[in-house]
Amino acid sequence: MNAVETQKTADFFKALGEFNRLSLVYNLCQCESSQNAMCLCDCCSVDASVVSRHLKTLAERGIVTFEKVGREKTYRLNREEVATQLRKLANLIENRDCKRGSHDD
Amino acid sequence: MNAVETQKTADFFKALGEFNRLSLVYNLCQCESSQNAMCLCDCCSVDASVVSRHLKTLAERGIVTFEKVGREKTYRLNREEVATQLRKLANLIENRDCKRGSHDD
DNA sequence: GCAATAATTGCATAAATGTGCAACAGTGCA
DNA sequence: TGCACTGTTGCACATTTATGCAATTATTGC
Repeated sequence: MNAVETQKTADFFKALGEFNRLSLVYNLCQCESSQNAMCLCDCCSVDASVVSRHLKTLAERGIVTFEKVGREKTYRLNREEVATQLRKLANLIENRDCKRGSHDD
Repeated sequence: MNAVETQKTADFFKALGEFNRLSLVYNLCQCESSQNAMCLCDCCSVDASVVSRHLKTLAERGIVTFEKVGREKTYRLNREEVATQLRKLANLIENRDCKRGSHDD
């Protein structure tokens, strides 16, 4: 696992590793369709500017995608990619192929 | 999803969301058996005290477990639990049951 | 054009976090 | 008993991060 890839994965997890951002993800998880940022503000009791920044972070990591509709910006959870990424690490962790012996690689 | 559970999950992701900690996880992932902390120091170029602290964090989140053997402390990746936790969120994210309509819940 | 709404950005700030160094504690061995 | 080794902790420090408020941009509707 090279450093760039590791950093990228770490950034992905870091994005999910904050209470309000994870709350946004959970919230979007329950939505069939896109939600605008104002609507998403309701799920965490912080300023709209904070939500805006968190959504930006999530978008940068590919966790959510957005679409501009008039003056609104609607977000939706990137279900497939997020699930795939999570399962990728789950498989890696359980993968018996990559294992080496102890103290003597 | 209640706040306590959300916070717990966020902490889990936060633990994985740091370069050196994730490097330790990847390193342990390749080990058939337990590794002591000194051995794990090799995989990231930081002070031993830093590795010690990172391992403590990972242990607190249940990502690794350790065993004291003499003056050494050997760590191993908690493969099953970590993989399970990751798949749990993957499934939640893809779960169609929990979905609601947009703007009108 | 003007007011209202949605969202972002600049700024300040407090808190959390990662890090290294030095000192320390615990253990094994000669 | 003294020394080497493994690991942790206290302290200081720099950086990052989360946050709120105020100002700004962009867009809609009157």
